[in-house]
Amino acid sequence: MLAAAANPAILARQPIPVRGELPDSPLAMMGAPMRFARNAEVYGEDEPADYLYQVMSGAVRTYRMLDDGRRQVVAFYLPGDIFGVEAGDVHLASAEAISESQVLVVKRSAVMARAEHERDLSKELWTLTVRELQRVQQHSLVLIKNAEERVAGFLLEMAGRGTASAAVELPMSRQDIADYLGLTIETVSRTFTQFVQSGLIALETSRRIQFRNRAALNRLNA
Amino acid sequence: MLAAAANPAILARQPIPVRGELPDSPLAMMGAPMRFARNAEVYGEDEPADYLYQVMSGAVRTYRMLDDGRRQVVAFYLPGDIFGVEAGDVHLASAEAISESQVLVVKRSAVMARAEHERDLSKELWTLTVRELQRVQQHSLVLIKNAEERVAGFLLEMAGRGTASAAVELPMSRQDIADYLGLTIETVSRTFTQFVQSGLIALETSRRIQFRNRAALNRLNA
DNA sequence: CGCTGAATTGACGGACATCAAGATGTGTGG
DNA sequence: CCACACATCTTGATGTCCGTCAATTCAGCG
Repeated sequence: MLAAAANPAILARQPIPVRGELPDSPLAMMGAPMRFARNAEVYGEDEPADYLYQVMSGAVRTYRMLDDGRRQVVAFYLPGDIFGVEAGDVHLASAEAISESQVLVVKRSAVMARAEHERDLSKELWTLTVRELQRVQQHSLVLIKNAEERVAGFLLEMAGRGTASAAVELPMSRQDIADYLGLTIETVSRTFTQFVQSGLIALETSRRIQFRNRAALNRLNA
Repeated sequence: MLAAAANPAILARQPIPVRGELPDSPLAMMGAPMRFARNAEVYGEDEPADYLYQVMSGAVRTYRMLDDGRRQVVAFYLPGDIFGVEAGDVHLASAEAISESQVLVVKRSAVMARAEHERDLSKELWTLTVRELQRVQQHSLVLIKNAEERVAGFLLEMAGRGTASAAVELPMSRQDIADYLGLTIETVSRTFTQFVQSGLIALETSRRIQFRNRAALNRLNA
């Protein structure tokens, strides 16, 4: 149904620790920033979930594979976003850098230990999990819509993050978007051109989308 | 796309407190059992989430509506299952009794207060949320599969709960199943008969399914 | 028994996947 | 700086799965 991305291992370099600005967050100062190359794996499905992560720059995708090769992208994480918080002791999804990225890596046990007596941090973690739950629930609502609605919703979702301007920069490929929306790359592409032709958006480059008629997009996002 | 269920208000009686056996759980003895008629609402989307619930008998569905009338069933809850735990202050989904049901209702504040100093209960709540997150994530994987795979997965999922015998009793209608799987009632029905014809299952009644070839179903559940 | 909602079955069409070819963009080495 | 290679994206032609519309059967219940 959906084509899997080609094995990215060739492109992936090993992550190496870097020093940079620390984001303002409950996790700051508790961990080490690491650098990940495009398509480098941050962690794999079923690996022990010993760390929490926060995107400092770049972008990260999490995904799960169906054994016939289909891929479901679970989420995209942008600068500031925390990921890897999942429930049990192991990760439910794999995580990869979409582009060259800096990620703050924090020992889970350290966070949990501090959360024991710091009510704020504890609450923050809870909120995080809850928000993630909401996000995934929202996502499963998306998957019963038609292609037009899914793509419109996706664009608005991406626009809602980052600086809300008249344009969005998409860090991910059409294949990533397709696997996120449960469509094929061709359908995503066709829907984009259809939006362009109806004057809803304009493509500065294939990765940079200008909004021309946000109201119409919102209407599709039913 | 998907037909919404007819307004069930006519069938729904007001819940009335009942006395019965309390289930063995961290919530037992903290709340009052209530009785809900078939299709009666337990709570509505966007209502304050002041209570937690545990199914004692019967079955409950949670769902969300798209404004064009399509319905997405989020989850089915069977005896023993706890529901209504969602994140914020309001419910993200509505909950209805599928059949005549007894539900244990517990004040959320009471549970939370007790969780403050009872580490076990606190941990239990966390685990519950995490498991819910896993379930929803699993569910969004389901929605990218084809009809055959979705129905096979559903049957195995239902079989995995309750007593694992050679047959499952489905408390919910075809419409519920369809809205859970993101299919139409007709497609669900056709897939059932297709499974019957290929000898994977047998229908004792339309709601009672016997497994005839579990291996083949597992294969479909890729 | 007849009424009513639930489930099944059939005929048909449409939205999206698949297969295939081209166009565009990007990094690399000469 | 150009040219080649390769990945990404777009566009077209065709097929198919599943949704829609409609009729029939089945099960439960007064």
